[in-house]
Amino acid sequence: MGGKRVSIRDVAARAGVSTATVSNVFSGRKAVNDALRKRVLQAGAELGYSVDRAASQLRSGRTSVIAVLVPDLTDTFFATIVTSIEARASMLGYDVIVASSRDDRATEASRLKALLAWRPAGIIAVPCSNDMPAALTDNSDGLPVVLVDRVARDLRSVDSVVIDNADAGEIAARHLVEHGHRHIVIASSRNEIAPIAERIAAASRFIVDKTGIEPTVLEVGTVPEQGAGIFTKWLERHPVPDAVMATTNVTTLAVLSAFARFHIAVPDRTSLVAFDDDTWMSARNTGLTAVRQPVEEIAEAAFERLMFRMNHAGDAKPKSIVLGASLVVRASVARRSADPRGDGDETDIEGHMRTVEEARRRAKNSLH
Amino acid sequence: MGGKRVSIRDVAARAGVSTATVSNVFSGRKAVNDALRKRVLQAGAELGYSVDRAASQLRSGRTSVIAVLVPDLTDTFFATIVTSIEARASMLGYDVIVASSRDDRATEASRLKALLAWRPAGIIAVPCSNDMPAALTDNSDGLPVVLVDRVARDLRSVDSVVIDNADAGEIAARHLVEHGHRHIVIASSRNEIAPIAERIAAASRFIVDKTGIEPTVLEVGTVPEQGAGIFTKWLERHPVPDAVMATTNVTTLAVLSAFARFHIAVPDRTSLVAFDDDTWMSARNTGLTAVRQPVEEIAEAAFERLMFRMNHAGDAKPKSIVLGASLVVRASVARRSADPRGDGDETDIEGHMRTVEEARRRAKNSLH
DNA sequence: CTGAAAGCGCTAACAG
DNA sequence: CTGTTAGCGCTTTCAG
Repeated sequence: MGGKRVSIRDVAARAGVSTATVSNVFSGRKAVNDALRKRVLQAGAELGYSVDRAASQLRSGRTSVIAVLVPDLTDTFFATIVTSIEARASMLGYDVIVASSRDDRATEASRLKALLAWRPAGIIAVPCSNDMPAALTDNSDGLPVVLVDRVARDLRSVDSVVIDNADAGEIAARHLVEHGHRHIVIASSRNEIAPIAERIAAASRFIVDKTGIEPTVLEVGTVPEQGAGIFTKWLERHPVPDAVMATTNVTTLAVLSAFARFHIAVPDRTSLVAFDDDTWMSARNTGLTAVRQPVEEIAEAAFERLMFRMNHAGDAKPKSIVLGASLVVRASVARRSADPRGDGDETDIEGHMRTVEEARRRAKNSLH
Repeated sequence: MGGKRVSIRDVAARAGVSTATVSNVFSGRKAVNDALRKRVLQAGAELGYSVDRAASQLRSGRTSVIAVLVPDLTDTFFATIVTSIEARASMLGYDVIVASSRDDRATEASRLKALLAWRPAGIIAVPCSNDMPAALTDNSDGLPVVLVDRVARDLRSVDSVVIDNADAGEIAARHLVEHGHRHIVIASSRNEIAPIAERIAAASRFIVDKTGIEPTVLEVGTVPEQGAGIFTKWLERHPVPDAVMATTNVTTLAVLSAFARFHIAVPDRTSLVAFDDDTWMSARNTGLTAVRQPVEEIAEAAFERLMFRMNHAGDAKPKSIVLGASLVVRASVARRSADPRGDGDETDIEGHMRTVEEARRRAKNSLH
């Protein structure tokens, strides 16, 4: 039940030295005679002293906080990034303060203000929209900022780390098309999110080019359960597509949940390209073929870039680091023989309709 | 490229008031004339002022940091808890600083020291071992502490939030036994972790009581990939059990991954009770029957208790809050007809051996 | 209700 | 190499 906190003065008194010496011992910024050093350390240990970071930061102006803002810590993609940053930061003596914007701009703004109030040494943020969060736009005091993932292509005013989203989309689309799939649904989280938009655009372009058939883009949001509901509803009214392409790990989950409700078998009944390479995706009898983002590398790049910024204030132009995605081929995409009904032709509407009916029937049988 | 940070003095000057008034306006601790208030707010906005939390904390002694320590942010169970705490904390004006111990006691100690250096208002920790982390044992200055999850049954010296692990274990065991399963493998993460030990003990006791057959307890660790490897190895040398009972979400993943490698079908070939109720567990054609921990409630209870502690320093005895777990029945446990070979009898070793051979054969066929 | 002044715990600058 | 002293930005008496 606490006596007063022990301060640098207590240690100084006990060791019979000045506070400055104690400070030097603990910060290591100035050499201290070894005998004294030991005495100070000893005294510190006996009293259970540890330097107060708030005070230290206030006085020195040097700060040891790195702020991290993500839309949702529960999403493994973001959680992995945060974990990685925290590990790297702590190794260099920084502490990480996290905040989640819950994918909401207002929350984001307010959390960001709170983070900034700690005068962090730098901030790594996954914005919930594509723009620079407002609180960061007027970055008049040169706070090092690195944006990750949700960054519009043309936003070149800050350092950023993204993946080649167009390529990621195309990789998935190509795999599907090459396996003979024609009627493809792209499961989007929210179309206005830049990386999602880019994945979709590239995939659509590729699919239309090769097959002449426009894929269906369905927004299912960023919450798995809701997404499952939305996709389920869609499946009730539409034929089961040849294949589905997910654009995030959450959309993957949503799609799979909906499939489960109708007992739609992957890849027998329909194929799926997942997004992100979460552990659970391979812990199944038919492992999920997935577009893999190099999460660890993303975190590393973001952290490195932040460090760079912290050491080279305003010089150096903002840099947009783009990492590659890759396809992990497993078993969720089947080869589909060319459709004899003639791809992209209006006449195939009949085939479509037939499947619609079938889907309806199945829906009725399966749901409750 | 930053001019000096704007301080309370700048705002005071601009508004033509004293710094004390500005402080009162921003902290809201003392009423300020409305006209003045507006002027101050205005000036603050124009200058982009925000109070420096480090300075504020230093002077006032009041602190707005809540420290959170978990073994691994990547584990959805912990990530969910952190998310929930962060949301609640931020609503009350607290900021969360997180650290991950990477399941290592040395790391834990050092991260804890770093957290404590911020003089947090309180700390919520999931220890990596069962004991009170050393840095917290000598809690002479009455820092509010709430321990979560990895807390030994008899550790009554601190507030803690756990689930009824014995019950959780028994629930799973009963479900399996009632469905006619006899040869059961319990997938442990690490046996020395208190909650795991309790789950296993209760499950084993129940299984032995009812069937006379001792379950096999297999430690697979806390990393999914490694766990998969370990369980895979085990499967190569042993018959496929009637059922597997997982004790964490990671062990669930490990088991499933190993099953996938051998194409062991759940529940046709063997049954599985999963642990934790992650989204992916239901996003499958055969949804996983799972023991569900009330994660959200755990986080809430921990946070509430921390708040309580923060407001009632040393009074009130430490409390151990125990929440219940429940079984979510889905489709991964099949009914197995009673074994005609006689349960628990030595003679059933023959049947066993036969299966070993079969497993070996399958393993050879499936691997690479 | 507002202002002046002191000082939280620490580190920077400078003197010794 | 060590000590003295001032003061980071803020909040808090305490006068007015």
